[in-house]
Amino acid sequence: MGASTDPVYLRVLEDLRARISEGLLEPGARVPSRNAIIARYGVGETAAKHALQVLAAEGLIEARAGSGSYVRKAPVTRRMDHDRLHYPGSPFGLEDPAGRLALEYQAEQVLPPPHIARLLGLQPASDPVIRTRYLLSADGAPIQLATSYEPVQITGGTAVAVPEQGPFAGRGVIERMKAIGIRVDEMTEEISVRPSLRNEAAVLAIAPGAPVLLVQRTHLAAGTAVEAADIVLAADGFRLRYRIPV
Amino acid sequence: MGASTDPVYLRVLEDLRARISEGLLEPGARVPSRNAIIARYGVGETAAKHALQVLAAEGLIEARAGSGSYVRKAPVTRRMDHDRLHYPGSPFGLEDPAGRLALEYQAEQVLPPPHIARLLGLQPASDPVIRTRYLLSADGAPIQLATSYEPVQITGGTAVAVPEQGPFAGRGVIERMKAIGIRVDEMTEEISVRPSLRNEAAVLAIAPGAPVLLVQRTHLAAGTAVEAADIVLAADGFRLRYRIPV
DNA sequence: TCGAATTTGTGCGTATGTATC
DNA sequence: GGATACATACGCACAAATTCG
Repeated sequence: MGASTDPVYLRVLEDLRARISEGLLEPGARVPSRNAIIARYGVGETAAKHALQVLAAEGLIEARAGSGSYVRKAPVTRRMDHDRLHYPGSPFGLEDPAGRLALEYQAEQVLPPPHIARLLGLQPASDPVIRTRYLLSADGAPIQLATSYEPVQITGGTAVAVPEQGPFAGRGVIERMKAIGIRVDEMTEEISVRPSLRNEAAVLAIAPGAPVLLVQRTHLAAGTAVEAADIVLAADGFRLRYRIPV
Repeated sequence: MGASTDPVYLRVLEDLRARISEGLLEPGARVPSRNAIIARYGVGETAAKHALQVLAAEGLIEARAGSGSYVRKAPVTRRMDHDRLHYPGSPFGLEDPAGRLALEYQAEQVLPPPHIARLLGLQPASDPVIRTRYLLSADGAPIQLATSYEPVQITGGTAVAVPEQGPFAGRGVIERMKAIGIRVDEMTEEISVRPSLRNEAAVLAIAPGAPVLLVQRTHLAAGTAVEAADIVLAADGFRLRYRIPV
């Protein structure tokens, strides 16, 4: 008989969400506390808790223990720009207006993981690659993990065999390949989202399982992949921008 | 004194998450129920409940009332290709090899929301736009929500005022603008990730709060934005591919 | 066909720890 | 230190959906 009732917490949730999107609750404003919700809406603690929790999961509010919950300001997002790539000093397309970026790296010759071998057209068991791991930090805080793979078949024995060593260190894939007579004419990026792995979460200072953006980039010369890279970024701190001439 | 103990639910959560990513729990397999978790891990009901809830929010499992929780099958990832855009019949760059896509739309004249007004350089209170809402489905399952905005200032009174009506229906922004003498010469896309809103989650058949990819696309002519669109996709079902000539 | 058992979803209250003010 | 607020945790209860004998 009783009309099929909506869950109690939904009433609270939708009211708060509406007030946030309409601007009645401005960014930075305090959201009613659990006890305030209990009193105001006449619900139990569970419903109040749940409503606040969902709002936090949606990214609309931010809860600070001991203080309260606050409407989230538009997060400071960094932009990765992909119209002009790899100009010196700005690795992986990232803006660096104030010169606060720092790059650590570590290169090693290894056998490629399966998905990289496939991209580069290599035999996983017999065709080694130079793997370079990058950790990019801004103001001391790590913001991006990147792992680049280049076939030893291509660069082995040349002056550019190790990306960050030699005369072309830090100049980017395109210039380095050019130096050994390979003309990179195409780049592809595939973007996907997945929950962060434990070690990624630790390095990027995000919650384990929080989504990360995965950019799988390849550089191609005449249809053949000459470099592949996995780039991992915290999903909530980045916007990727592509500017495409028509 | 006491070592700062990790939350109990995290132990459960991370164990289950690890077993899912390692493949010990295969897609479609049943995840331990609340009661099973309580018995197996020796935790309380709250912790068991919370762990399952977080897994569901991450999109790793799917809970069915009365039945159980199951590892989510790796969704068939679709590719959005952004090298050749908007050829007729394949809106929003999506591949449609077998012709299974269906598009619904609904156009309306409205005042633009703030972020769109900013992108298009309009006064939110006085410059109307044509808003077209698209719902793209494949095999009957909704996969993409898109909302396109075009200033009435630009297209008002012309044959292309409403995107999906008139002689250029379904031909894409670039061709339609060309028909009224506007030459679109640049496109930008900004990609970000955020938790799904409730209505988005309902339409896209994903868990509320599960991450979605948000593509904010603009078409520009001589540096001025002539169209802006918000495109929302389930993050775990898509890879966006960009092919960039060097 | 029916009903019992199981499982999730939602809801209640309460308690403790810890961070903030 | 005290008051407040959130995070985590316990237990219990009932409705609705599903499963299965």
